[in-house]
Formats: sequence, structure tokens, C-alpha cells
Amino acid sequence: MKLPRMKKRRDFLRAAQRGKRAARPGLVIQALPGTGGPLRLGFTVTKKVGNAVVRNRTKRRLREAARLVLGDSPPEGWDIVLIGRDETRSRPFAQLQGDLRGALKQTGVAPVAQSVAPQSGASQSVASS
RNA sequence: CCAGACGGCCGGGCGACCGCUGCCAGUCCCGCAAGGGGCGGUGGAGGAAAGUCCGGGCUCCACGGGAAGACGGUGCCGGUUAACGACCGGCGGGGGCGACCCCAGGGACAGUGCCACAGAGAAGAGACCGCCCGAGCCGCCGAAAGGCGCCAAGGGCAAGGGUGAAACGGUGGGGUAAGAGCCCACCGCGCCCCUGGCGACAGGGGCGGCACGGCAAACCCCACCGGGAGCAAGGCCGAAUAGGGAUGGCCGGAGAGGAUUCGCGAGGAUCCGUCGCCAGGGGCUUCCCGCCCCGCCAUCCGGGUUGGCCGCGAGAAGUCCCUGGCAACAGGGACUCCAGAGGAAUGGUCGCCUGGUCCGCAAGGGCCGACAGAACCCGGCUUACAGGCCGUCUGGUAUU
Repeated sequence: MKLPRMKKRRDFLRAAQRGKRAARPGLVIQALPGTGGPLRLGFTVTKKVGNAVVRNRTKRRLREAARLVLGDSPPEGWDIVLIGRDETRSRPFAQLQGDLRGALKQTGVAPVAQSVAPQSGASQSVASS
């Protein structure tokens, strides 16, 4: 299914100021809990990363990783912003997914069971709030 | 084969799985409905999509008459074009052995201004070294007249040296004390005429002794062109509220004073108003004329903001061919439909091939894949770009 997207600058600013942060080589996450709605995703890639082509590719990899990791059973009540870095473009895709999973766990977003890579202790607790 | 010139083209390929988005038809599911979802088919970044430098289409606003001015742009000639500052063909100048390339290429007797440094002098210029004449002083020779030499007041000259981006025509000859267009020939330059060309211009002839340095990308002059803002243009729909808007109608303001009239009266109403006051602000580029708005009444429509829809892709379109033209291009025929997002799709991952590079004796392995991402649409220009393909031509070399 298609995940809803964040579209307003207001929402991004709120996630940046009040959300929980976690950094990984491939990405930075800002997760804001308790929104009362379905999971919403946002992507940020600044001009510092590169020109339009580079930024597009970075954003697409992040979006694809999020689709594979969170797509099947998105936890409700979160606004999640993924920020692209220089590494995002060249990092092996499996490691990029690992970065995302780890960052989700660190910020307290419940890890989702059915991920593509089934190894490691992804606890089966399903988010419900 | 080597080196080079010009023009055109491509700009990784194939496959598998999983996705996003536009459209199409059927079917199934959800929903009262509007509609949503699944399955299927099909389309989905560029030659520059970029910079936003020109020109148009489209949209809204302004658009009354006359004149002037300002500002911006263009600048050899002819053609092409919807238009252009683009393109094509020429002309002139410059470069290259050549194919070919480059040029911001109107006017410097309309005017103002500038020409640093160096240099004597930088525009009706100038004399440092120098060349020539040379009063005279001194020295030497001589019996003398006088001769020679050093210095030199003063005068003539601008050839040579030297400075400079540029020195007031060049080369050669005559001429002269030395010189000088002073005179002559050729070249250059200017004017006039003839011939050819639509024209820029070219060729030829005559005259002129040279008068006219460069910079117009310093100002400027001349000719021609130009309304403003832009798809966040602009329009529509729905929800929710008066401070907005449209149309029509009416109207200088106010004071002292005066007249008539009503009222017992304070005072009121109407009219006059020759006296003095105010007569403003804004808009139409400016100015003059002219016009409009800012007040009151009536009727009608509903703003900001937010969400959705249209605008939005069949076009100055593309491919192939024919005709005309040196060409830009024009005309005709057949066929094709070719991206439409909206925090913004056009992808993610993997495998094989391929190109480059590095390591290795090799087998093989590692790394990398140019510049760059549509946003209303076209025509150009400019800039960025790994690698590669095709064609025409030039200069060599080899062979026959």
C-alpha cells in the first residue's frame, strides 16, 4: 500500500524540533510520536548533498528503503522524516535498509515484523496506540 | 596510413523481480451515491530538460488627442522567418601552404572629451642626440693673404638615432649648405567620372601634393525597433463571514452678512450670496488640454485563506518522400500521436554483456559509467559534456 506523505513545511519543522533523532551512516531520522493519525513520511535532501540529479537519486533510495521496511504494516501515530546524506547515494542497499531499521529501533518506533531481510532480533511487537 | 578542416548523429545495451504515475477497455470487490481499489494493456526526461540572454504564442492589466522627452535595444548588403539580436548567401578586413576559420563591420569636417608610462613633442605638435651655415675666442702652420683644428653666440633643417600602442603618408630618384611633396614615378589617401552589380562593393580613368592620427566598447549624432506584468498569468467550484466590488441615480463645502417667512421667544425653514476663506489627495510615463476616482442613496454579486478542478499539450509538431531554391527555407503528399508531476512520478535491487582505468606473467579480480532532471508551450542563443559513429574535403606519405 502507499504510505501517506508529509507535505507542509510546518510538519517538517515540528518533527525537527520535537521529534527524536537518530543518525546512521546512510541517513538521519527525525521521528515525532503521538500524532494521532496514520504514519506519515517525509524526505529531506539539502543542496549540500549535490545537484538536482543527485538529490533525486538520494530521495528515491530513501523512499524505496522505507517502502520495503515499513510498507507492509506501518505503525500508526508517527511522523517520520528521513534526511539524506552523502553516503546515502553509495551505501550498499542492504546496509541502507539496516541503517533505517536500526534508527527506527533507536527512536522507539516499533520495528516491523515482515521485513525483507528476516535475520536478527526484530521483535514481533506490533505498534498499537 | 598520418596530420587536419567542416557538417551530421549517438550519448551505454539486454533480462528478471519489486514499485510510482498518466491514459484505455473489460471484469471483480468496497460504497446509498459521488467515487475508490485489484487484475490486464499501453505511454513515461534532455541534447542541452540547464543559464534565463533575445524573439513569439497564450493570459490579465493599461490603451482619449497632440507634441516632446527619457529609457532600453539593434547597426555592411541581400534574402529566410510568425518574429528576432537567430539563420542562409554575399561584400569588406584579418589569419592559415590549404580545406577553412575569425570580426561590436553606421558616423571622428555636428559637437564635447580622452590618448597613461616613456618621450623634445600626443593633434594644426615638437628638437634630446643629430645634420648644415656660422659672428667670434683660442691654438697650430704661414712673411702675408690665408688655411686647418677645438670651442661657440645666433640661425636653418627634420633625413638618421632614440621614446612609444600610435610621431602629422611609404619606397626609390632628383634636388639642396643640410633638408623638406620642394619636384618626379609607383603605392596609399581624398574627390569626380565611367563600367559591372538589386546592393554592400569591385574594376578602370582623371584630378588633388596630402589636407582628414587613434578611441564612438567615453559621451554623443543618425536610422530603425520597443506599452506593462507574467501560468504563483488567468478562470471555475464548494464550505464559512462584511471591512470588498459592479451597475444606476444625486451632489462643490462651509462662514460672516442680507431678504422673505414661521414662532410670544430661544430659534427654525427657503432664497440670495457682488464680501473674504477653503477648493485637497490620487490615477492616466512627462507636459498641455481632457478624463476618471475619493461623498450619499438604491439594486446586485460575494473577499482573504484553504481544498479541488480547468488552463495542460494535435502543435509555427514529428517521420519518410516529391517539387522549387546555391542555401536558410517554402510548397505539396502519405503516415504517426509522442511525458504531464504537484514536498513534485518517470524508479529500486540484482545478473549478463559492453566501454574506460588499475592490479596481475597469466587465468582473473577491484573500481568507475560524461554533463546533467521536464514544470504553460514553441523558435533561437549561450554555457557544460566521458566516450563513440558516419560523411565530405585539405595537406603530406606510400603504392600503382
